[in-house]
Amino acid sequence: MTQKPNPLSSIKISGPIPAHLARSVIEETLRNAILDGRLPCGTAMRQQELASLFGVSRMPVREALRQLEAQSLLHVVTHKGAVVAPLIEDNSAETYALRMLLESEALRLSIPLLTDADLAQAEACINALESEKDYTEIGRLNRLFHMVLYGKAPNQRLLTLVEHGLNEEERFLRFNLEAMGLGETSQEDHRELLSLVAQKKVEESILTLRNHLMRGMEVIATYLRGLESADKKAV
Amino acid sequence: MTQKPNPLSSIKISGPIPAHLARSVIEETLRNAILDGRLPCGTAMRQQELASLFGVSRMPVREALRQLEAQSLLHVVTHKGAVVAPLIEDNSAETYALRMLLESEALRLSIPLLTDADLAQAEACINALESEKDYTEIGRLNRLFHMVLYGKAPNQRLLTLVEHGLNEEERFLRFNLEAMGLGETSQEDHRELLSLVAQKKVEESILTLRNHLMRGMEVIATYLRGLESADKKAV
DNA sequence: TTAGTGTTCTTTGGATCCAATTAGCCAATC
DNA sequence: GATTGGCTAATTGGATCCAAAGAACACTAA
Repeated sequence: MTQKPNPLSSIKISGPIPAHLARSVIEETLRNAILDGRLPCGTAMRQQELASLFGVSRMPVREALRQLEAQSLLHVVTHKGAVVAPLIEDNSAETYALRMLLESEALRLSIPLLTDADLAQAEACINALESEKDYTEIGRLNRLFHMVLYGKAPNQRLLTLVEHGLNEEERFLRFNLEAMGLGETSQEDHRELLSLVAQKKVEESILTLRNHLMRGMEVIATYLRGLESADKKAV
Repeated sequence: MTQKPNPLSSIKISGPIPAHLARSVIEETLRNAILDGRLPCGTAMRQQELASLFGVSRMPVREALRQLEAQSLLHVVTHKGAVVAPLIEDNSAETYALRMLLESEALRLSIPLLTDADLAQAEACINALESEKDYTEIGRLNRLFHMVLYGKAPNQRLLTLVEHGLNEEERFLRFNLEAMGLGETSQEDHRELLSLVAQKKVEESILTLRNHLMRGMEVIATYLRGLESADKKAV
């Protein structure tokens, strides 16, 4: 029997929490831990356990869990408890179709407004990705690269949705990147995209972006299909 | 001094609430009341008041409020309480730009899959709107009409976002419809749109939809500008 | 009269307690 | 030997209690 390490132990607490903002601190901490993947999906979130961990009563934990549930980061069943929500279920095609729509538009709106500083920052992300080995950091840099390119789009609501999609992908990559060698072709896409964006070639940029996303989707879809058949064998 | 009727009295409770699902019932009830406009934005949500109203303790109310906060239907300030979130702030242009993007795509995907039954249902909505005077019902019918046309789009996530936008508009209309005679031109738009959709003319339908949304946005924008200058005078 | 201050009252946030539901386990029986 | 029954332990959900923050108000002093 393999030892099952408790994922909650990956949550680090820096000193005692000021009492009057316990709930918000707990919510933030847990959300970050879920998004960057330290809490794998399926992890059970026991109220008492979390309360002891944070050094408070169950009360602020309960409210934090409710908020995370409303953000669909947790699945909660009455009298059974909360577990970290699954990543991308059977709808990766839908997810990526939506991302293409949103990110294409964001890119279209943003390109004309991008400054040299923005482009430099995007390039810095690519260069950093070149040598980075830590998956958490890779996910962060990937998200940052894309957000820099979209960031000047004058529509905050659109950008919020885009960032949501990227967060979801970041979470997914963190777990599955090593299982599917996406890294190199992804970097080529990034360089090509940046070059087109720098030349303000809007439609060509969008086309490259769509291909980039399409590739990501296909990799994930085949990966998920693989898991599925493996599951079947296991059953 | 004018009598200030408590908006909470508009919430009807049908008998005592089964104890074990208090929180979910409260959350549902409040969300519906916010969305269909019985609780105007700015309404203060006192925990004790709601608890008495529902015949429970403050505890389930607190959790329900947290969830509604996470859905950005409430604005909560620590130690001050929750108020119903404002409808469309200074970003109606952004909101409508996003709606155009999402609903155009939904319509594009849905049209080829619409059945005669769908079209009949959409027409029924228009006819019902013809004579309807109650704003709550007008909002509901308007939303339903649009959702029927989009509904066959094979992307559940896209449809969820679309419905979110429509809910927001429904809330807004409920308050401001009488202040801005949008009703008639809106009906013309609806009929034209339905006719084009029935002929499966995808791009023409989308163009009509965009014009329809554009008109809505302009009406709201000028209305809000009016409010603004009125506010200034009031100060 | 008005500005400032101190007090009280309201309201939210956290802790603790109790009830209700679920899961696991063991035994009894078919 | 397998299955079903009830019992116990674990966990969540709701109620109540207490502390802390904020708002309203009255009182005092200039």
